[in-house]
Amino acid sequence: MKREEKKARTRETIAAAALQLFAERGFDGTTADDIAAASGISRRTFFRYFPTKEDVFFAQRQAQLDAFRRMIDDPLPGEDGFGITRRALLHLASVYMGDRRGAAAQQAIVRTSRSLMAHELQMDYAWEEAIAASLRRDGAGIGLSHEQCGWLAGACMGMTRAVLRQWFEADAERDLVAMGAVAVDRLAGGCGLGAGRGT
Amino acid sequence: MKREEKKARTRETIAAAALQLFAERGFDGTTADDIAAASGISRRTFFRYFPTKEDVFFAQRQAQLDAFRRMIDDPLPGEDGFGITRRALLHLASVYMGDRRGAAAQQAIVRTSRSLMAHELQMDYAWEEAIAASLRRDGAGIGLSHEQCGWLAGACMGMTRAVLRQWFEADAERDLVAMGAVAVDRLAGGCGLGAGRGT
DNA sequence: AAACCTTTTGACACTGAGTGTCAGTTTAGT
DNA sequence: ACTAAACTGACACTCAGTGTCAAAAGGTTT
Repeated sequence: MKREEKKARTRETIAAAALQLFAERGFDGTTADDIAAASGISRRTFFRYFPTKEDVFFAQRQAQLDAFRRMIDDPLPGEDGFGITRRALLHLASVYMGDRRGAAAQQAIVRTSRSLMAHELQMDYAWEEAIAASLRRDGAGIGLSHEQCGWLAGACMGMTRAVLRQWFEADAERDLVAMGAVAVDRLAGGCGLGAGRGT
Repeated sequence: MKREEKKARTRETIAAAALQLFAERGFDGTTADDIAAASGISRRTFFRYFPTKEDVFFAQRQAQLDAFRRMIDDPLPGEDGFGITRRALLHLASVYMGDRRGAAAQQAIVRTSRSLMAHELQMDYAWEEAIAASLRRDGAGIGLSHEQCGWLAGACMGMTRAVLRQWFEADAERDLVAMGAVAVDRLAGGCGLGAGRGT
């Protein structure tokens, strides 16, 4: 029991030190050596706790994703796949809203590094897969085929990313939960393109 | 004029050699030294032509994206932003269909490397921005706000990615153009979630 | 508490991407 | 042919990430 505890504490120490350094010097301006030194461990040990520098940065979001995955297997009574997705996304929105300044600061760091942006995109894709799994779990109940669930999850996540981006562009000052609710309902009910379909 | 020509030829040589090697040994199994040697240039010169190894791989797709961007500024008579997008995506689908084997082989290489997948995602995001720009160019004509164009482009690209993935999962044997047409029309007309909207 | 086994850690060496610099070569314009 | 500009190769350097192995904790048994 002692071992696990110590590992968890070390992990926490590393993450805190790293985030601090990233905020001060930027992501690319912080080397693994810096983080290791600031955490009082060797560089080699750092890479044993986190496979890449990017993983330290996204550890928190990874935990959020894991929470969503667990949520899928434990729906509210009478809730379908789309309901879960909606609830998860809006919950996430409220988490962001609860720490606007922190969220904006994190995003500012992401923008400074190509590799961080790439990693973020990859995490979004993991979300997309989780959403698709959620929809598929009771897809028949909602009347969606396996394929349609895939499309929809892709569209849903694409839209979510866009909304989030707009929120950040407006300095995280608007009501993200409201924005998300409008967008997700719009996606569900029709995208408002009926009038514009050319060809 | 001679300079440009030679540079273009060198670039072509490098790309061909690199793609060959990637196919043989995988992306991560090919070093920049290998590519340079196979192209008859120095490693340093390689990095002058392509800023990263990933960029060699995606040079072709980059060109396709550039073509789409040019397309935006030169619409067919009477075509709106959504029409352009639809035309571009279906055109791209037909390009892929014209070389199924090649497309599938490329995708197989992408799957072998985390960094390639990340780069691909980033290119998709560039597409998304281009689509958003296209929709916004005459957004008023279609009746969409600036924000809605952003959402829609995100959803559109997310769905496109999902469709493409399904096509690859079915070994590129289905009719991608038809799949794309169904999906894009579905997105335009409504996502079929009306029945399932919980909460 | 001593002996014992397992996990964790640090030190060292190595590969490979990407960059700065600079001197030598090629090319375009006159 | 002469000169200024662009291009190239060679070399050295930083940094991420990995393999290996011996030392050090940590936990268990007698």
